[in-house]
Amino acid sequence: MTEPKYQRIAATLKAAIAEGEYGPGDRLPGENDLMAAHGVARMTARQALGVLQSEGIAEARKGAGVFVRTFHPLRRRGIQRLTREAWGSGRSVWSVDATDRDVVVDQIRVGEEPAAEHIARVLGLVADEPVCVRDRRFVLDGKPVLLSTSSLPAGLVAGSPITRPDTGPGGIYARLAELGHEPVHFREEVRSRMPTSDETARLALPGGTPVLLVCRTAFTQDGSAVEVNEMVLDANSYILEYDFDA
Amino acid sequence: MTEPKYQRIAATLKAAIAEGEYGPGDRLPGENDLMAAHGVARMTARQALGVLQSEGIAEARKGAGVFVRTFHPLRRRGIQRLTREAWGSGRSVWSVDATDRDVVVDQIRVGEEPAAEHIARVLGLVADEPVCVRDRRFVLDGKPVLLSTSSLPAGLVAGSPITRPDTGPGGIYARLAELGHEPVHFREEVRSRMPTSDETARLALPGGTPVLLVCRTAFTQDGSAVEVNEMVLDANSYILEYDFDA
DNA sequence: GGACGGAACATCTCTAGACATCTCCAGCGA
DNA sequence: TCGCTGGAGATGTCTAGAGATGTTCCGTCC
Repeated sequence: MTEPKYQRIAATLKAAIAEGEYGPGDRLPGENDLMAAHGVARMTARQALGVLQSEGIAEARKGAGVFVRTFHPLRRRGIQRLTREAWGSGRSVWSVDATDRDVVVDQIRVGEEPAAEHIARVLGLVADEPVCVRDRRFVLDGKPVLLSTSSLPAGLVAGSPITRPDTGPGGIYARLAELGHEPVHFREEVRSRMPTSDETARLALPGGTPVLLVCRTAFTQDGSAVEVNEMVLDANSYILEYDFDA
Repeated sequence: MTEPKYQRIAATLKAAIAEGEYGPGDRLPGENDLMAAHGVARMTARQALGVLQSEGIAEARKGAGVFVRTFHPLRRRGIQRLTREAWGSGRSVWSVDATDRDVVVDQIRVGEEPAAEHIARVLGLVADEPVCVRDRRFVLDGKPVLLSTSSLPAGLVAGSPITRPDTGPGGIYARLAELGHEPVHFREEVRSRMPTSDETARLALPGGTPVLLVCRTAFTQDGSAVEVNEMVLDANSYILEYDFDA
């Protein structure tokens, strides 16, 4: 019935943060402070701090202390980036940094692979048929924020710049159009979950940070899919925006 | 340099799950099993199991054991639900249950409150000006999956069915249209983070489950916002889908 | 056949201490 | 002034045990 000690301690810390006693980036009371203040064992104090870390409220830096996390999201416009319309005004609920900071490609790997089962199904291929895979990592101010894996039917893009790291002006969609497979319709599917250990490493994620999964499928006029792009986003770095008319 | 024991143990468990040795819903080796198998202390075995839980791979049921989690997402179409267009075909990347199971309202609270600062800014109100708030919880098969908090300028909707629990056919958008404030444009902003303890309680979330935050703003023809709907979704229960043309 | 009780077993909470490893900063030396 | 080196202090990992609490299941009793 009674609340465990570690939850009570965690609650007091959360309350103090909510009160503004500790702001973003500030150092929280550490294990030793909590042991003294609440008269508990080290493991109990650790458990309390662990609650805040697993909720993404705080972040421990080994040897330094436990600090309140910050939230500086990027805004990613899912639709305007692929059309050129502009609805323009209308304030946003979340405050945005005025400057659209620039995200740049950090790592890139282009190659040909047998298609995974779920990719082959969408692209209308038989399993293990080759696909052109473009695997990229994007960084913002040195911090990786996005992993993107794009798959296209290998037979469709063979010999085109799509199979090379630099696809030229307009990117792969412009090249697809030149090949007679212009994408005219897109579908984005969005999920969220905790990262795998591989994603944690590649995105340098602190504990308690989920990832957003965005899977975009590009369709041509005849309704066939020509590209599947699976993206993994640091949830702490992104707001996805979708604007559309009724 | 050497990997901690608890991570090694966690890795073996993950590998066993990936190998199919343990399927969704199966019981994993418990604390006592891991202590005996790897010759470690109880807290170390707990730490290993904690890794899988915080990654959302496993779920502990007190007194029963630790079990592999399942993933049965609902598909929420962000655009088609608000328009009537249908692109129709085109396979999805994630397998979907054929039946569109039905989500029903479980709790509802309608009232008038002073507007929060970020709501007032979007709706073009001064701070603390009253807004009509519709707070709802949706359940699927008895499990809560979605919290929705809709805010509208109180002056705009006073006396209309919007201020009552049952808004009638077509919902609040049909009522807004009748009042001369038909929404013609929508914006959805999507984020993800770990849940607050309040959200954990209201959605009955197991550990290691993030939430998706969807904030929808409805605009009328003249570009003014008439509704802000802040939704909290169990990330383990939802796939958000956005379909649009280039 | 059904209800109840209890034992076995599971996770959860917490203690007290040990050693490892990393960070930060002050002080020293070139 | 610059750079290196300690050392203090912080978190990370791990042990060995104890009691609390919830679940499961089987045998007994009605």
